[in-house]
Amino acid sequence: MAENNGGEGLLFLTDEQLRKGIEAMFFAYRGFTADPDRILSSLDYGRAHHRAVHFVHRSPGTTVGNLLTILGVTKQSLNRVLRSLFDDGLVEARVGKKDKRERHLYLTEKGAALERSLSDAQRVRMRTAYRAAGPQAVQGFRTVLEAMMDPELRRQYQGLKETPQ
Amino acid sequence: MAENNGGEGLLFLTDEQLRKGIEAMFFAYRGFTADPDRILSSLDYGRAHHRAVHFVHRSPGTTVGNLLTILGVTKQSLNRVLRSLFDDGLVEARVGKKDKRERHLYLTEKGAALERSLSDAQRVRMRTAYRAAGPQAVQGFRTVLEAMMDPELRRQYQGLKETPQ
DNA sequence: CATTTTATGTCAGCTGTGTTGACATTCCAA
DNA sequence: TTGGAATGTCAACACAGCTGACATAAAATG
Repeated sequence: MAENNGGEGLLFLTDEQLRKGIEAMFFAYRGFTADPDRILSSLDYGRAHHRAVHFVHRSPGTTVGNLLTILGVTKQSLNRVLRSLFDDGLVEARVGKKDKRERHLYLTEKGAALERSLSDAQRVRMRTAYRAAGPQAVQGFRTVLEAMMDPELRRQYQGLKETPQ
Repeated sequence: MAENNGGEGLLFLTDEQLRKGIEAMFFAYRGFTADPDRILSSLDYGRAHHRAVHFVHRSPGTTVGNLLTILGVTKQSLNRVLRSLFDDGLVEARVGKKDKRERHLYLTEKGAALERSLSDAQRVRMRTAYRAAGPQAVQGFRTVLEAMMDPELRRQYQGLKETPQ
């Protein structure tokens, strides 16, 4: 709709355009993680801790199994991260009432504070970029990113919209 | 132009919108790297090798120092990667004519073949996403990503446009 | 010419985060 | 009740970041 970009179009699908897109992803992702990374490294944490804290904040009471699906890592890898978050009192696990094998995860006050500090840093950059680019660009940004996800991950992503619990 | 998104606008800057953008970056980047990762792991390489090969292909004759700047890693880390690429005959280093301290990097035929296989895989996904999203969305995508980069990295990124050599 | 700076490489060692494999616990269903 | 499925833990390994220390050769500077 609108914008026929030159009759036969498809100029945006040339290898050169695609390469630019690939490099844009690479450089932008560096920026995207830079601010949280600084905070994390001062605490001897890494991105894995950030991701765990983010999704526990996002879906309080989620189980380890859910987190495994969302994060796409092995349970052993996640477990190492969770253990350090437990030990440092950032995340709390409560045994499931129905199924006692499950552990439901919650941020402590301290964990919530870290989450806030990380996501504040990340949101500042995001907000600045969004504002500079404008709402239409933002919509395009989200559209392309969604199309780039694996279908399984896209479902996870979209599912999170409606599943605050 | 068009789409005034609700008078006072700025609805796209709410924390909830920003969080969606953050998660979109996270899930999309997973998709973005998934296909090359599969090829790489079958060769006992990792993303670090992919990045090196990509930028050597992109700027043949680039020096180790240039690569360090672009990749943003330490020389020790890059050196480990480059050494394995030399040993496996994928990348070739030629001593500089003007400055003999510099080593200029080139892909061998074998290295170019790997680069092609990696970037083909990545481009397929990119092209599919671009086509599904349309040219206007792609433009917005690129605009937001550029705005998200660190200024230094943005210069690197934009500089690559004009500097095939 | 002597000195300093630059570009590069190498060795050792540490960290974070991914992996497999083996095993324990809990739940549920045959 | 027994066996499989889901879940979590411990051990060990690989990769790719990192810092620090040191070496060498070339270039730039005094």
